Amino acid sequence: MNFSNKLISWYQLHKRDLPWRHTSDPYFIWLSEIILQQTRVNQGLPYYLRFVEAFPSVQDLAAAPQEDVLKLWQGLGYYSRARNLHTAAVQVVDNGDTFPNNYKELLKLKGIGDYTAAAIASFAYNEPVAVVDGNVYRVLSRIFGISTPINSTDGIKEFKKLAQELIDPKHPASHNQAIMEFGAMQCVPKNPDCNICPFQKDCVAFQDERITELPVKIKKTKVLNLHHHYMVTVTPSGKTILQERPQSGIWAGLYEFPFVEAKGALLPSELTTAVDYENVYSGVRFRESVFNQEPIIHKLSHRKIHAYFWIIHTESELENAITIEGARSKPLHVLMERFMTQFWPLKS
DNA sequence: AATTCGGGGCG
DNA sequence: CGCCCAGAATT
Repeated sequence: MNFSNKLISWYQLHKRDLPWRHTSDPYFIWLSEIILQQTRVNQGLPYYLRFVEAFPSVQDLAAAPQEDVLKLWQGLGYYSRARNLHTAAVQVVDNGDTFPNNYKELLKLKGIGDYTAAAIASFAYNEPVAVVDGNVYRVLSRIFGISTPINSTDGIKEFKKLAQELIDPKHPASHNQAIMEFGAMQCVPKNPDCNICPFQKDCVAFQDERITELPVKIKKTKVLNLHHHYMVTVTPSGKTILQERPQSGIWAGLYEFPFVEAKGALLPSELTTAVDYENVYSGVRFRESVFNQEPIIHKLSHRKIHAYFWIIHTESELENAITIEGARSKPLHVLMERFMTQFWPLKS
């Protein structure tokens, strides 16, 4: 039995029952693939179900305000995926409601790269293009004993070529599903159970006892420490002020309290010096106190945010203040959502 | 060719 | 605490 047949046989026995495996509709497949980029199935699954419910067709998605899409994406991270998803939906509708039906055309859609184009093309149209995701890198590097770094230019080229040579042109969809599922369920990153692996005899890494060494990845983790002092405005009627993040960079397009960046903790006097209060509160009198003496730590893959929340009670109403319900209905990043849940508990 | 985009789960 | 996840866009 060749590589692909073996893989597909394993897949038939061990595949998980996932909703996007019951459809060949490119829209639903596309949706699932975008949601699952750099995201575990268990984390993405509830989002997929909610998106299908809220936007049953690409036309529904295109017609929605981008803010609605971001709100539904809230908490999933990598928010440019949601923005690009919406942009691409509009692209499709503008193109006469025609969804691209091949790898090359799929690549033209915003947010669809090499992997996603191959996934949709193979799953929906049975085009024989190999997917190469994190699972595929791991499976191939181990079975074939390849130590080229998977995130180097050479590695990307080498693994893509090998993956394409291995794909069964008769069963592109099953093959691609199978190799990824195999990586996710059997050839896992840590402590794979090689004793029940159908490729044990073929696997170079297992024979050479190099499972823990493969795949090789060049690591570059620079974590930047940031200190954010958020200003939680509370007006006499209980309204507050949010501002939208810039359209680029981290948390683009999401909402949060206005904040100032500092080098660490601040005294109230230092805060009032750092903030252009006149601009925010336009002459209105206020008093402020810090909500948390110790910073709330919010960790991201490349940032560690030390967050301080200053509760600022104003003596009069403000023009640009919105209700708490209004604030909570905006798309928020997890740090914001967590604070609001703690500060303004939902009353049932 | 590198860096930048989140958040959560696991050992 | 570091690594990884159905990667893509930007610099």
